[in-house]
Amino acid sequence: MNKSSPPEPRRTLTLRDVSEASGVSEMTVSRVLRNRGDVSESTRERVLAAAKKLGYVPNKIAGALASQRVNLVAVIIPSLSNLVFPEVLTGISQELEETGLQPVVGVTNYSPEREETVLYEMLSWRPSGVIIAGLEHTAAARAMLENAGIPIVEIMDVDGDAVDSVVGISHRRAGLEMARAILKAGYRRIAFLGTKMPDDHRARKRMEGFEAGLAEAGLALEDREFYSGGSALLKGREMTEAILARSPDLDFLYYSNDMIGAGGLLYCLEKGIDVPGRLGLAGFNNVDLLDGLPVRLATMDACRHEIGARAAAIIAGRSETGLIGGERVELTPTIQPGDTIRRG
Amino acid sequence: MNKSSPPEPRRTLTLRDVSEASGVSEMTVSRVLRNRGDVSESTRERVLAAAKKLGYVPNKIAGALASQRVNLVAVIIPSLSNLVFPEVLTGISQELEETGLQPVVGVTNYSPEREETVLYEMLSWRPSGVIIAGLEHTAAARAMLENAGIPIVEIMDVDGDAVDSVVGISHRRAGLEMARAILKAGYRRIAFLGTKMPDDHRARKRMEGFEAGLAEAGLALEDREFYSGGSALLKGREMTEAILARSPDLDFLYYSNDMIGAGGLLYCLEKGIDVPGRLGLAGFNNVDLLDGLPVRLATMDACRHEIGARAAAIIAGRSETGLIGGERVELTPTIQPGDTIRRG
DNA sequence: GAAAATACCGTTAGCGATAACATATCGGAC
DNA sequence: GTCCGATATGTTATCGCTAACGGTATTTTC
Repeated sequence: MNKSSPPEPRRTLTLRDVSEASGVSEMTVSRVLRNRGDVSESTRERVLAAAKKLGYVPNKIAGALASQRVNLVAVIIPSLSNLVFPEVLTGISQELEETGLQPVVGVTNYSPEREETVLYEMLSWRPSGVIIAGLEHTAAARAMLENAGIPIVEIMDVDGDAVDSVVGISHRRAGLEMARAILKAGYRRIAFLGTKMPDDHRARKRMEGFEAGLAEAGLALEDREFYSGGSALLKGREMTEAILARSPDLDFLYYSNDMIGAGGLLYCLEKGIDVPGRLGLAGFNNVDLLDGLPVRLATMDACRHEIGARAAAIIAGRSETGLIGGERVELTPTIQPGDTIRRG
Repeated sequence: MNKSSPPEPRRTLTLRDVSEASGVSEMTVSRVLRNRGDVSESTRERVLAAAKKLGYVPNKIAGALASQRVNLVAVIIPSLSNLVFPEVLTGISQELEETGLQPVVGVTNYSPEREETVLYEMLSWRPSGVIIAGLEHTAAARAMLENAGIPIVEIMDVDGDAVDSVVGISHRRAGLEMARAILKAGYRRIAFLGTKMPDDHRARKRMEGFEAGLAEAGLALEDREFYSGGSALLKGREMTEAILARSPDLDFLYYSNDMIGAGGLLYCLEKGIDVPGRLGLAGFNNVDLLDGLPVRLATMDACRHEIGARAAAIIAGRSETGLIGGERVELTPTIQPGDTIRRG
């Protein structure tokens, strides 16, 4: 057993330590560690061995400053508990996997001010690109995005003006088409149940589109109910109970998301309400969860995974070529009729 | 209207630009922007105005290199779709809110190799601390953690050797106590249903503890069923159907998480199985979702939010004082009996 | 066999900020 | 009037790394 030198009281290691340990210049060590430039096989091995033995971890801060390149992509989303966004993130991560780029997530809690702060924080790390949910930002945030000089992709929603690129679906159209499908199935006394948050623009646009769809048939919402906070499944149950108590002759409930829709569905099943005969139901998002319910809720796919992947691809491509210039990708969600709308 | 100079073809701004625009040195600008040191009110205003007009965003890369301080906390977790981890994250974020520290999340997908890679990546940004799920790491990862010279907090689990600090619950004990509660309620023919993932050490420990609890009464698991991937709610339903078909005389099902438990519960309700009379059920985690079910599933709180908060507090405290030294926080989860275990 | 190309590795000069120290200015104490 | 201490600002020297360019050997080309 050789008594190898006991790890020093440890000042953090630098390239110089590795360079001294392997007898080459710092530059050569840097080249080896980045697989860049010509290095002979023998020195490469020597350097790698030294780095490993010392337990050297490169300092990206210094590297990024020197090279003016940062392998981070800022991803700014409203929430992590929404189910939707983790899926978008998965799409982003997968697409970025092989590019050397790495997503860094910031959460805004649906607050425009918080979004502005988070964006400022993230831009100060000089990322290679920004993926940000929604098209609505404070004036300052928008200015920052415009001036950042890096590719920006706004995701989820295409109804509005984009700063640069945009990938998403039209929530307005999603609401509109759901309304048409519902009307076509013969329902007439229709209510909307959703979140109270004024900053959830996509839910708002779905509702607006939905109302426009009803208007085409000369109809309007019979009733509506909003909630905020708490367990969505429970809220769905409670809201459904409340709205049916208030307006017993409703024949359709359109929920702004699948979780509250599932809560409503469970409530109806439990109460023995005839779904979809006497009452039809629909949600939005096509979440996994629905697969586990005894009856399939009608819903609409929001293309979450693909949105993430496409957005990431744009950043990766642009940051490679250095180009900046808007791309617009509108995906088209499709209705999953499930078992909670009468079949035509 | 004064025709203000149109924004230049734009090279990214530096302190120097602000300094020139406001007629003071870069150092003074730096002081203003960080609220540090003495600056007269008049110049402070002048500098802030200039920075705002130009749209200057500080470069933290350069700042961090110069000051040798990075306001990031690396948070490494296995998954984002697990429901549990977003909640832990929320606890972390809230606690870090006022400290100037910022969490950066890395996801490992329950792969030790990926964990090693992610850790290496994150350490190369020289964060102020690391919060990492679990006590099981590759040898290399453990070495990195030990040598990082920053506070490390391993979370979720306390059954094992910690590198530095640890905050969590004993999953072994959680399983054990659930077994005791179930036995006390009179159940005897008991099965376990859970995930197949060999790298979900906490689920494994719960099962081991559970078996140890049964062993105290001279019992063993009658049957078990594992799954991987897919919608947890649906899997719970399918597994429950399968295991009851195979072992019809079971009188209790212990699920390794609430989502599959909820799936099982819905299945039982639908089939008209007498719960908790003929069949008892229990899950783990006390997720929000359960609030929305018609019957409350028995479960155990995993203290997710508090784990996050306590871990973050340790990092914040330590990184302030510069101290490094293990703290051990074992939280004690409590059983929520719900409606799916017979009352003593 | 000289010129040109290649392979390999070192030197120098920043990247954009901050720490630490130095300097200037202004009152008031004595 | 001098000196001291506070307040307000500037100077200098890094931080750890990489771009860009410069040297040697060693090969290749014709």
